[in-house]
Formats: sequence, structure tokens, C-alpha cells
Amino acid sequence: MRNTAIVTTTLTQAGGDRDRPARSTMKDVAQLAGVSVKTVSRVVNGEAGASVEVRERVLRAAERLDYRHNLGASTLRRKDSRSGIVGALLQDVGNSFSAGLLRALEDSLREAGLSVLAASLDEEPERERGIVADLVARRADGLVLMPASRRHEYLVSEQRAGLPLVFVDRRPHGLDCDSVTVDNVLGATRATAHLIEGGHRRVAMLSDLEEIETAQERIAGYRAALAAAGLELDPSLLVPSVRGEEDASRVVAKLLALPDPPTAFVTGRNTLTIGAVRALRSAGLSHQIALVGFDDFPTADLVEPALTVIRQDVQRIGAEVGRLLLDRLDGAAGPPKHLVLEPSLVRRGSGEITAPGRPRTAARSD
Amino acid sequence: MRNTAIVTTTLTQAGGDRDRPARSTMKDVAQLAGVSVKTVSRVVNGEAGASVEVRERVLRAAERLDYRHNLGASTLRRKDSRSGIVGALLQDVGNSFSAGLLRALEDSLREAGLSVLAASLDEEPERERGIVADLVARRADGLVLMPASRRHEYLVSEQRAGLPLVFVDRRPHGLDCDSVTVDNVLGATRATAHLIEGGHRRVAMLSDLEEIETAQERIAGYRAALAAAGLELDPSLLVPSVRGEEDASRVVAKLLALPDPPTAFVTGRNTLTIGAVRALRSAGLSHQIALVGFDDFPTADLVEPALTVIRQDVQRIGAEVGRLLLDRLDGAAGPPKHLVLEPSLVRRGSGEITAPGRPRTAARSD
DNA sequence: TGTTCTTACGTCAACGTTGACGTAAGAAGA
DNA sequence: TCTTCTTACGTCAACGTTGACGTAAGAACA
Repeated sequence: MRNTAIVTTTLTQAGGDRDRPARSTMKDVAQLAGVSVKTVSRVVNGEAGASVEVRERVLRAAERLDYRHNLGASTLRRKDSRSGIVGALLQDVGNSFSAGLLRALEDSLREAGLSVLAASLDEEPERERGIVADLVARRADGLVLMPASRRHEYLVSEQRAGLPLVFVDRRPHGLDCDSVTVDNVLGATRATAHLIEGGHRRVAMLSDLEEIETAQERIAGYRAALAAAGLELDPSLLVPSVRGEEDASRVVAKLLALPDPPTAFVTGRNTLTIGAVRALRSAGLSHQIALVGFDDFPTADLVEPALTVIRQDVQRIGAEVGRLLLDRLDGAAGPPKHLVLEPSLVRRGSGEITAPGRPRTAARSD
Repeated sequence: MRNTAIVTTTLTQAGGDRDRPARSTMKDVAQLAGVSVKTVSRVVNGEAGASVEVRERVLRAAERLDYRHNLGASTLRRKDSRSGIVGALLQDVGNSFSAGLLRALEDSLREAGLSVLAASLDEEPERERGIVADLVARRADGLVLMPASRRHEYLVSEQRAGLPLVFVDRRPHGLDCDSVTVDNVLGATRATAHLIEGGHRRVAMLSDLEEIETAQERIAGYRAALAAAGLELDPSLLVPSVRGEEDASRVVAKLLALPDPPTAFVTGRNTLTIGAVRALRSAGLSHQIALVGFDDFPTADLVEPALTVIRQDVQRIGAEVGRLLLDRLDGAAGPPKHLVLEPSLVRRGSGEITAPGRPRTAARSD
């Protein structure tokens, strides 16, 4: 009765739309159908214990009232309270690598009825902390993290509380949890060695922000390949902490202006590769200077010359991350698993340009 | 007391990790701090009415117990119950257009404390329905929809219940709500007219799935431009329902094999553009046949020849969508707004290739 | 010194739902 | 025909939190 009065009031307020018209609840449905709230609950959840007649009456009432199940209340009450949300904290969902990962993750989690709450960290540790806190407060069922922070002790308490964590692209530090990464050292070694095999002696490397472990590993791979070939590292050719496309273009231009410029480049990340290509283009050198980029991207084969890259199988990575998470949600208890995938060298042309005066094989590959 | 016993039980179960260790609640914190639950609530929410001493005691207790606020319970109880979630139902979060949109949306909603739950629809109407139902059950504060379905009457009840809806890229049908679209007819007209101005008489068009209104509009623009130039439409040059990259490549190859092949192409979507470029490449015709693609993408300027495109300002679109949504959440009551942005032609080279025997200006633009 | 105000708490109920358990009526079995 | 079982409900309390309201103690004022 009181309820009815309130509804009337709501209808009366013609102008004031500020507060939403209230959603109807099981109570309203129960009243209209002439049954108890619990019976409505049974019908809505498809439980046994409701006659066909009652079931239909309830469903009709629910439809009349535009009743929608309230998952929040349901989750709160249920024993095994699953929110059905998985947080995906990535570097930048607008970037092809993160976007591809997100998509693969979404696909692998969908069948389990999980939704993905995606967020971009932009390499800002504080944002990571804030979003994790939010997701914990939401009681997310799991977290996928491509961390911006260097240390992850702060997650230990969440893990202890039973929150499944899966790191991707970067390993956890001060925390032991599942992770899926690629062998960055190997990838960068391959990239660099490939160029050295092409006769290059002065190979430059552009790398991402120094704080990122992935970037450090790729630098290590670069160093290792030089060392293996007996080449000395020229510090002026190793540029860490390159910030993005424009910065990469500037750095490449600067390197090309050196008295003894590099004849080949390794770029540590997709955006840096793109910036480098632009710089080589505007210098008119894209067919003279070799380039191997880390990370493949959708149109890398259409660039001229087509880009030789170190490819990480984003599809696969996302699927593995999803599988690890689902296993944990299924109660898998073992020690954390650390999947390390092998990146592959995709020869397309830009990396097969040989050093001047040192022909090897034809560079054309397109 | 009883509670303590239960906690002990939880600790005792050494092996069975299946059920998560329970999170501590305000009740636990209150007990440890020797205050009432309400006081804990006040401290946690930063409300007035707690002495410095009590506040500190509560915070210490909360930390000791790894207490985390339960947003679900909070939302349930609060008057103006906001979940803080906005659903973003896009075509494919792995595609650069959707991904860019998602990112821009995320940025504009972040400051309002809203999180984005992203989902890919893959042009499947049923998935759309399912995800919308899920988000409604979650009591999302708003929905951003790039719909896969053609009719949207099913959303009327949600809108009536106060759920802010913003359509993006495609207009609502059978429902009146805010939307942000681009003038697809204009865009396609410009693309086609630009090619005609380059002397082309046989301009082919590849378009997306016919059910998609956006695709229909782009076809309409193509038709309009032909008509305006007094050119008759050759039905064999208009190919609708092209499914993706590979399909686009096949279609282009087939068209090039015609007795009187097209000398220029308009592609109705980024993936089709990419497929077309591949086909032109492998036919060795990328410098002979002109191409204007709908949708810009990150490396379109690096393709050879650089791609002339109709660009939609994804950043802007996402920001406008966010703004409309936030306005509604702030209580804006007016009639639905329909923002129609003007796409722009970005000349980069591929669209400036002139028809054989009909020179106009130099095609080089890089 | 008595009155009023303010501050710092506490108590209670409610948000919308579901688990545990109770019960009446009819079916099945002895 | 009486007992036991089953089915189809209903009642009650609880999930974790907060709004409404109550109250005791001290501050401020006349």
C-alpha cells in the first residue's frame, strides 16, 4: 500500500527528472502476481518449486512492471558471491597491442559469463593503484594486469583474500602470481642478430621508458646480440626512455645526423617503430636503412618497405591469460604458473636491407 | 562471538582452497576497534562525527584486517544508487575504430569516477541483447551503444526506467535517444567525387554488411556522387556485404579481372581498405589504381602509396559521447540530442592517382 | 545555575535478494 | 484408513552497508 502511494508520487512529478523513476523490485512483482517474494525469486532464477500457473503469473507481472533482476543484491546475498566482473588493466586500450589483448581476453572469458572492465594505465602507477582499489571494492572476480608500477607487494593482501591475479606482458615483483609474458631478451636478440647477419655493424636501439622491465629486457637482448657478434656497444646508439611516436621520430633524425650514423635500427615497441618509419621516410632513407620493430601491428605488411618485426602472438597471449584466470576461478590451487611465449621474427623487407657495401641476399621481399 | 568461531574455522581449513577466505566486513573492523558498525561506516566514508582518536583506531583495525569497502552493498543501500559502471557495446574492441573510441570514452568518463565495461558485438544482435540485459542487471549508470541490431524498441523500457543511452556511429531506430554519428552520406560523396574529379569514370565501391545503416548511407553517398557527375551506376562495381579483409581482397581481385575494370575504389570501412590495398599490391597496381578508404587508421600514412581516407575524428566522437552521457547523469532533461559530425577527406596519395589518360595534378603527396 | 546547542557516538531498519527452514495439501504406499 | 513422502508454496533472517533518528556528555550562553 505504502509502496503504491510512493509510485503514484513518482508518476506525479512531471518536471523533476533529476531522480530516476524507481525500478520495480521482486516485492512489486510479488504483490501484482499475488505470491510471496521468495516465489518470485524462484521463478526468476528458474528454480524448481513453482507450478506452471504461478510461474506464468509471475512472469506476466514481471513483464508488466519491467522488472529487471538486481545482480548487485543477488551477489550480496548469494553464498558463492561472484560479481562476474574481471578487471583488465592495460597500457592503453587504444593501442593495437592492448586492444588485441583485450579482445582475445574478452573472447575467452565470455563463455564463462564474465564481463571485462577495461582501463588504460598510461604507465602511471598511481592510476593503477586507484583502479585496482576500485575493482577490489567492486569485488571483481579476477584481475588481469599489465602493470605500470614496478613493485607489486600491495597486491599480496588481495591475493591472500582469494583474488585471482594474472600478469601479462610484464612479470610481478614482490608478489607471486600467474603471468604470461614473452621472452623479450630472446626477441631483441633475434632482431639485433638478424641485422648483424645482414652486415650491419652500427645498429641503433630505441627503447621504451626505462622503468618498464620489458624495455630493460629488450635492451639486454640487444646488448647480448652485439656481444655475441663481438661488436662493441656504442652508447650513443642506445636510446632508452623514448616516449612515443613523435619522440621516436626526433631520436631517429638525431641519430641519422651523427658523424658515423647507424645503418640499422631496432625499435622496442610498436609506437616507436612507427615513429622511426616516419623519420626514415622524411629522410628519404627507408630503403637504405634497415629496421626491425618489436610488436607486429595490423598493417605492418603494407608499409613500404614492409616491416620486419618481432611478433608476439596477441591472440594466444590473451587466450592463455583467460585460461589461467578461469582455472583459478575453477579452484585450481597449485603454485603460480609463469608462461613465457617465444616471439618470432617476421621477415618482410625492412629488416633485410643489407649494410652498405656488404651485400648478402636481395633485400626485396615484398 | 559466533563470528569469531567462523573465522577460526576458515583459518583451520588448510587444504580446501575452493571457497575463498572471507573478506572482513565493517562488523569485523568495528569489533576490533571497539566501536559500532556505523562509526566504521562514517570513518570509511570520511563523514563527520568521529573523533580523531576513534578515526585512527578504526583505520588501524581496517588495515590490520585488510578491510575493503564493498561497493555492491554500499550501492544497494544508498539513496542515489550509482553503480559507477558504464557499458560500452562496440563493434570490436580489437579494431582500431572501436578501440580508439573506447579509449576516448574512458578518458572522458574517468574524471567522473565512472568505469567502462567494454564488450564486442561482432555485428551479432543476439549478443547485443544479452550484454544489454547483463548491464541492466548490473544497474549500469549508462550505456554507449554501437548497435548490431536494426531495431531498438527493446531499449524503450530501459530508457523509461532512467537509463541514459547514447548511440554512437549508428542511429537508434524505434527509440529516441542521444546519438553521435558522422555524416556518412557526405563522407562517401566526398570520397567518390574526389575520385571523379581525378578523371575516374569507373569507380568501384566495397561496402560493409547490408544490414548496417552506416553501410547503406555510404552507398547512398557513392550513388549521389555518381549521379551528380552524370555517371551511370554500373551494378557490377558496387559490392555490398563484404565481410572483412580477406573478402575485400578477393572482391577487388575479381573486379580487376573484369573486361572493363574500375580505375578507382572506394572502400566503406577500415578493414575493407586494408584488404583492398593488399589486393592492389599483389596485382602490382597500387600506383595505377586510385583508392579512397572510409576510416583513418594509425599507419595509413605509412602505406605506399599513402592512403587517402575519409577520416572520422574518433577522439572527438568519443569525447562527445562521454559528454552527452555525463550531462544526462547530471540530470539534463531535454529532448535527445543528435550530433552529426562532418568527416573530412585526408589527401595522402592513393586517392590522387588520376585515371589513365586523364592527368590532373601530380599524384605524389608524401 | 539552568538552558540550549553541538559533537560524537550508538541503535534500528532498510536496500533487493536468497538460504534455511517450516507447513499445508495432495500423492503414494502399507 | 493411516502414515510417509513430495510438491508448492510461505516466513524469517541475513548478506554488508547506510539513512534516520536517538542520546549522553560537554560547550556555550543567558
